Parts: sequence; structure tokens; C-alpha cells
Amino acid sequence: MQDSLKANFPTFSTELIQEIESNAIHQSYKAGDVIMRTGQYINNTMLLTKGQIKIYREGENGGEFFMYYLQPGQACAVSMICATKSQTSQIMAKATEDVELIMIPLTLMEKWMMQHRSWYEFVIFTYRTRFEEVLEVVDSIAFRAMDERLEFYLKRYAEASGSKDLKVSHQEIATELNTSREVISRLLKKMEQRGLVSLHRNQIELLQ
Amino acid sequence: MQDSLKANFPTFSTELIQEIESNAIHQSYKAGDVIMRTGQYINNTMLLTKGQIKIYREGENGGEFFMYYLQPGQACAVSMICATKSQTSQIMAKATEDVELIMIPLTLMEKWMMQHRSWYEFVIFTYRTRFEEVLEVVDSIAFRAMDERLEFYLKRYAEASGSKDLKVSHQEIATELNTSREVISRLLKKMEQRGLVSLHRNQIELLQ
DNA sequence: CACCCAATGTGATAAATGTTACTGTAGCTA
DNA sequence: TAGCTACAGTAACATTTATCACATTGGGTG
Repeated sequence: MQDSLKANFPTFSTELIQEIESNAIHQSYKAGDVIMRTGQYINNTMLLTKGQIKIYREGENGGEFFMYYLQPGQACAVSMICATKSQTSQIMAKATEDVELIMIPLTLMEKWMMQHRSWYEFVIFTYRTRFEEVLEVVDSIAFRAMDERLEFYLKRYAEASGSKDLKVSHQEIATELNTSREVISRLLKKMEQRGLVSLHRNQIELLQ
Repeated sequence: MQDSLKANFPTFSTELIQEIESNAIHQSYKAGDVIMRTGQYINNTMLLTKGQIKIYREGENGGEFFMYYLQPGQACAVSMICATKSQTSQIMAKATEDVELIMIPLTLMEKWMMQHRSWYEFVIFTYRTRFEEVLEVVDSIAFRAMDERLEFYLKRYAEASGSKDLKVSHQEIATELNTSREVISRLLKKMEQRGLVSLHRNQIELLQ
């Protein structure tokens, strides 16, 4: 397990890794599990060591607006932010694969900020990258029409899955972009005509 | 000046305030000045002691999408985040009133994180509130149509200015919501018919 | 006052997106 | 194989938003 920690968080100092090892709680989830709900209290920061997590913003009407992915070696910025005051979560986290993660209690999270430079830098780095990611999301909704947003979504999906064959239904895309399946179908057809994708059942192949 | 610091940042410890006093650079801007541009390098964190700042996200086409306000006693989260790695700004900051602020160099910002608990808490609090504010903005664009977004905008404007008489033109609102003046005029008319606002030249009066 | 100009109002029309309704099709299973 | 179901395609229409064109209004200024 130390190996997994070291491999996923290479910037952590040896002492920090030992501290994590002796204090942290390991937790695992199955693909599809909801790890965190909007409104839930947060007392731990979560470090992802295996699998993939999708972060959503929930609308009142039950919409699930996709924000970003978490990969092994990353942490949930929202859990860090909320954990510092035991606030409720503003987002929903869902496992897209079987997930293993390490829970760091609030008290330790704060203590380490003062004691471990590598932890401090990791936390700040996490804040920064997630903030930037959210700003990009704002861009995409504020300035771009649905066709561009769809391309943006597919690109991120491909990056996260590490493949150009996206196993995803039109309905799922529609839900995560907060639009309707018909709209996505139409736009995908147009993209196919432009030679950007090749459409199959339950699969979208990104060309070029 | 120490009084102004203490009044605006009441959580800061006495030692921290002294440190800020002896190290910081004071800077002032006129209403309308652009304080920070997208793409500009950031080496300082900024604490606002007087005036008001609007934070925008700039689109490639020149759009200026309004994100949130900064008031005295607050700091620019983006400047904190970027400053830690001398990154470029992802946002634009514009003074809406005459502004006075304190610049904290990157090196101090980091040093104080380890030394001053009140600074650490302030930084974390700033991250958290700004992240939440941006998430709310995502909500408003992702889940709501223009009429609701307009109401959301006006409410925030009223809160920030501390008045129900908003001195703002339809064109300005349109720009900051990335839509067109006609749309805003029409929606405002509807709001007036519903008894939510009273429209005057260069002024929108929020009723109830 | 006469004029100008920015701000606002409004209709017509286009484009994008949302909604409804229906069809087809692949894959699974009884 | 028949039937079921999730997924996908598509037409028709409604609604929202964008764009264009032009009228009106009110305040400031010569």
C-alpha cells in the first residue's frame, strides 16, 4: 500500500507518506456508487489511489451538471475546502470505475499544512488546478454554444478514459450537459458529417 | 493605516498586522481601472482595503463575463492561487470604485501560511468562499434561463452596492451576462410588469 | 430653445435549442 | 423465434435567444 501511495503521490515526502499510512482510513467504492452527495457534511479530505471519479454540480430540478474528473494521484478540492470548516458539500461525486481512496481527517489535514511542505504544496496545487478547471467550465457555458460544448465534453471524456472510443450513450451526454438527447444526437450527426467522429451503438469514435 | 487594516481584517492577529504593515506595498486605482488582465503574470496577493472590484472571465471574442465582487476585507483568490507558482491570471479584475489595496509578495504569503494561524485561516476561507461563489455562477448558467440569471445578477448587484437603486445601463448588464441589450430590455420590461422592478433612465429600482 | 447623443423600446426575423411523437434497430432473453 | 428494451434517428413544432432595423425619449450642451 505504501508503494501505491508513493506511486500515485510522488511529490510527498517519505515522512508524510508514513504519517498518512499510520493515520489514514482506506475506503473503496464500486463503479456507479455515489461517494458524496450535495448537502452532505464533510469531515475528511479524500485522496484517490485507484479508479476514477466524476464531479457534478446538482441543480434543484435534479439536473447533474458535469464539472470534472478526478484521477489517481489527485484529491477532491471541494472536500479540502469544506473539510476545513466541516461544511456541507456543494457537489456530488460519483465513481465511474471501482475506486479506492484514502480519507484524511480534518485535524490532520490542518496539522500537516504547517508541518509538511510537500503536503502544503499539494493542497495549494489542488486548489489551483481545480479552480482553473472550473473556470474553464464557466467559459464553455458562458461563451460557447452547445456544439462547441459537446466537442469540449468529448475531448475531456477521451482524455479521462485514455481512449478515442468513447463508451457513452447520447442520453448520458445530454444529462451531463443539461440538455436533451435529441439535441446531442443532432449535433453528433453534424460532427459525423464534418468527419470529426464516427458513430456506433453505445460508442462514439473520435477521429483525428 | 493600521486601523484600516485592523478594521477590514478583524481576524488577523496583531503580529500578522504588524508584519503586513512593515512589508506590504500599498497601491491605489481609480474607478474604471483594470487592475489585472487575463494572461498577466501574478507575483502578489492582493488585499482590498477600500473600494470595490469586479472579477470577470474573458472570452476569446472579447466577452467579459461577470463572476463576482470583491469588497474591503476580502482578497483575490485567483491572485493567491496563481501567486503560489507565479502563474498567469485566468481572470480580469476591474475597479468599480476608487480602490486601495495591499500587495503581499509571494514569498511572504507562503511564509505566513506556516507562521500565522490567522493568515492560514484567512487564505483557506478565501479559497472556500470564492470556490463556492464560482460554483453558484456555474449553477446560474448551467441550469437557468436568462430571465432567472438576470434576477440573480440584479440581486447580487444590489447586495454589492448596498442599495436597491441600481445605477446601471441595460447594455452593461447585457455585456456582463454575455447576451444582447435587447434581450435585457425585454426581460426587464417583463419584470416590471410582474412588479419586481421599476425602470428609470440609467437606473433600475428593485421593488420588494 | 434646438440639437445631439446615449439609453431605451419594439417589431420583424433568424437561429439555436427544447419538446413531442414516432420509427427503426441492435441485443438480450424467455 | 418472438418479444422486450435501451439506444438512436428524425420530423414537426414551440420556445428562447440573437440579430437587425428603426423609433422614441430624456438629459445635457451649444
